[in-house]
Parts: sequence; C-alpha cells; structure tokens
Amino acid sequence: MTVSWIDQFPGLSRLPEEIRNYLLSESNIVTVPANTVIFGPGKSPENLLLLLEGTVRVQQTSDTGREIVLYRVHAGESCVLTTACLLAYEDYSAEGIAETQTRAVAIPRAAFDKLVSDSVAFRQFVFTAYSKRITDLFLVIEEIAFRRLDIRLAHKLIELAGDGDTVSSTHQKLAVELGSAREVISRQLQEFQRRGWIEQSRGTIRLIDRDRLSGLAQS
Amino acid sequence: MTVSWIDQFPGLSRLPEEIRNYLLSESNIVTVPANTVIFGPGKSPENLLLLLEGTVRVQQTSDTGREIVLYRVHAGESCVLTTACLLAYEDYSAEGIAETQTRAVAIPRAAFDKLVSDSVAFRQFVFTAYSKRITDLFLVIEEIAFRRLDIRLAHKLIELAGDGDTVSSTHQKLAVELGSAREVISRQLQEFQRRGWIEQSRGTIRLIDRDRLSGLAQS
DNA sequence: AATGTTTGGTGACAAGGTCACCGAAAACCG
DNA sequence: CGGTTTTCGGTGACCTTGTCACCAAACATT
Repeated sequence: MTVSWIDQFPGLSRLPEEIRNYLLSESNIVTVPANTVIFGPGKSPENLLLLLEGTVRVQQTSDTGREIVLYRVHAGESCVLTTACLLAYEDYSAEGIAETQTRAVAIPRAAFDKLVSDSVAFRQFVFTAYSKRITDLFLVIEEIAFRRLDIRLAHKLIELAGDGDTVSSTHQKLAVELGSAREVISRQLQEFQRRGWIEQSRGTIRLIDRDRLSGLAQS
Repeated sequence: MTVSWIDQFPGLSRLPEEIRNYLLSESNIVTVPANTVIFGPGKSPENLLLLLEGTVRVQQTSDTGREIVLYRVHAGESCVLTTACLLAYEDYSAEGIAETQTRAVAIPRAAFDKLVSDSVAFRQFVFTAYSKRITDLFLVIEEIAFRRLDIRLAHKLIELAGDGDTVSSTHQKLAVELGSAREVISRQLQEFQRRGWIEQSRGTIRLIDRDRLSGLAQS
C-alpha cells in the first residue's frame, strides 16, 4: 500500500485496499489557477472534487449585485455542492471560486456512484460532508438573521488575522464576507478605530487591542 | 407487487422488487400528534423519516429568543436532516416539529445504509433530497440577506392564502416565518391595510387586492 | 361577570442598508 | 517623470428594519 493523496483525507484513510485502488485509478488530479470559477450558474460541475491544496469560496450574488460568502471548502474537504448539483440537476445561484491556486482530485460521477455503493467508509465520508455543509448553512442563517454586525465583524477580523495582527482585505471584501454593505463596514471599522482597537491603512487593518475585539465578538 | 406507501414517493417508485421488499420489511410506520418535537438539540433522531401525511417544520431559535423557519418537509419528502445528524453526530441547533398529525415511515440507520449501498435508485432519492435542502437553504439565505421585508411578506401571504383569500396566522407566527420581529410585521400589515390590499381581524388576514400584493412580491 | 392570556397597536430610538457624491491613494502609461 | 485612470475609503441624508417598553382590545376560563 503506497502513500497517496488519499491519506490527506481523514475520512478516507480506512478505505480497504481494493476501494483505494479503484478510487486512485478512476480519479485524476486537476490544478486550477487562482480566481477560477469552478462552478456557477450555467456551469455544471462534472465531478466530485476533493481539495488537496488551496481553498474554494462558495458565494451567492443577488440580482441587486450584493454578495455573500456562504462557506469555504478547505484542503482535506470535499466540495459536495458539486455532487448536489451533479445528482439533482437543480438550478442554483451559488458559485464556487478557487481563492488560491488549487489542486483537487476529480471523481467522475459514475465512479462516485460506484464508490458510494461499494464502501461503507466512503458513504460515511460523503454523508458527513453533506451534514457539515448543512449545519454550516444553519450557522450562516443564524448569524445573518440574529447576530449584530459589529459582533460578526469583530469575529471575522480575529479569524482573518490568524496568529498575526494584520488583516489584508478591503472594506468591500469584508462586506461580502458578512453579506453587508461597504459603507456599513467602513463606519463600523471607524468606530473600532475611534476606540483604539484597530488601525487602518488602505487595504490593511492592524489589530491593536485584540482582547477587546474578542470581548465584543463573544457577546 | 402490491400497492404500498412506496408509491407515494416518486423517487422510490422504480425500486426493484427485492429492494422494495427489504424496505417494507425493515421500516415501520409511526404516527406522531401535532406539535411533537421530532428532533432538536439533545434529541437525536434514530431513523430516516419519510413523510406520508402531514408536514414537519424545521426552525431555528437564537439565544435571544428570536426564531426563523428554515424549511418544511411535506408528505412525499424525506427528512434528511435526521440523516445528517444520524451520520455525522454533529451538534446542531435546529429543531423539527410536526405541524399537524403526521404519519411517517421510519427507516433505521442500518437499513438506510444497506439501501444506499444496494440500490442506485435509492441513492438518487437520498442525494436528490440532500441537494434540494441545500438549495432551499441557499434561497433562504438570499432572502434574509438581500430581499426587502415587504416583498417577502407579500409573497408569504399569497403562499399561505393558497387558492382562498384568507390567511389564518398571527403576526407573531408570520414574523417567525420570515425571521423578523412581530412589531415589524404588524407595521407592514397596517401599511398593506392602509393601501386597501388586505383586511385584518384577530388571527386572520383577508386578501382584498391579490394583484397588487403579487405585484409587490415580484419586484 | 371577573380574571388571565393572547394578540395586536404605538412611539421612541438604535442599527443597518442605500444613494449620491467626494477625495485620496495606488496603479497605469506614455 | 507627470498625467490619467482606477480603486478604495469617507460622508451625510434618508429609508428600512429591529428593539424596548408599554398599552388596549379580543378572547378564553372559571
């Protein structure tokens, strides 16, 4: 049993030898450059994608032009929306965009179906992925509908800062992350700045008082 | 081949004889009274449910007490969230409530797994159900985030009126349908009334000018 | 008829979204 | 390099939506 990409997916590591080989033989690895639209209205995906490197941002655009990020698919996860669409032929308005250069395993529809049929572990993997997306979407709905914007923004800033203390993003991009409008984000960031919690310069935000920010994010 | 509940599910009608029999033998029909909480925080479902009669309302409650209806499961559909939860063990905050007296087919986890493994048609059925839910949730997100409340309310009134011209619901319930607040709905309905589009009495709303309402709903 | 509960009305205010417009910073280009 | 274009962020006015506190009418219960 050789080392392969399969080992990057915790849910797939326990596949039996035979299934592994089938999966390896039927799938192929694709690479897409940053900012490629992987799927979207009128662009049905042909395969189930398992991400090896990079992230895919799934977002929705309204007819008025406003956008919102629904979720992200990270390396080690599968892009089940492609399956959803693959199997249900429904129209949908969301689109998936590679945020960075992305490597992924593409599993054709027929192979996907056979794998689901033949392997308990693969089934688990697929259903877990679906469940995670659905619960993610529940969270998004709860946030948009019920949580205050200043709290969500504080949360997002901390998330984007990671270990460091700077966030490289425009106000517009932050607005899309939260499904809000640019002006609203600008005003809110100014308020944070007024309180001395952040410093701003064009395109970057520096977190000064992380504690207060996360204090707000918690409430 | 005898007539059975299976024929009520378009997606399942093409199951081969053998699978049909297995499904019939392993599942059992349950009845729950109106307003039963079928699943919810701390109440994991043990089965996949296929609704024969009645509807299940899936909704979410925020910590501040506000609620929103996420979607409904109607007769002839499956309650995939129960599967989601069944298979992924994730915490979720949504709850499912029988709106009316409800009859459903309960398929235990093990039987569900075997069916997914053995039948192409059953797989199709399950994945289609998942996809539909996900796309439904996308729609909900788009509505909450981007659509004006008066438009959504007009839409909901027409939907609830069906063929008739009266809606039996309280302002509070309408607010939960739309993830809004009771006062906001009251104000909006008063505006509709002022324009002569509706008439109100305690607990019911009568649509007077359906055309104008649907005109608004479209924009 | 007296009481409690549910439902809806109201006003003041806060938060968030929209619109129109502006100026500064950065990128581009001859 | 200077001039031009594009991107980014700031601003004020205004509208919609959500929140809070409180009240009154309709209905249900006894």
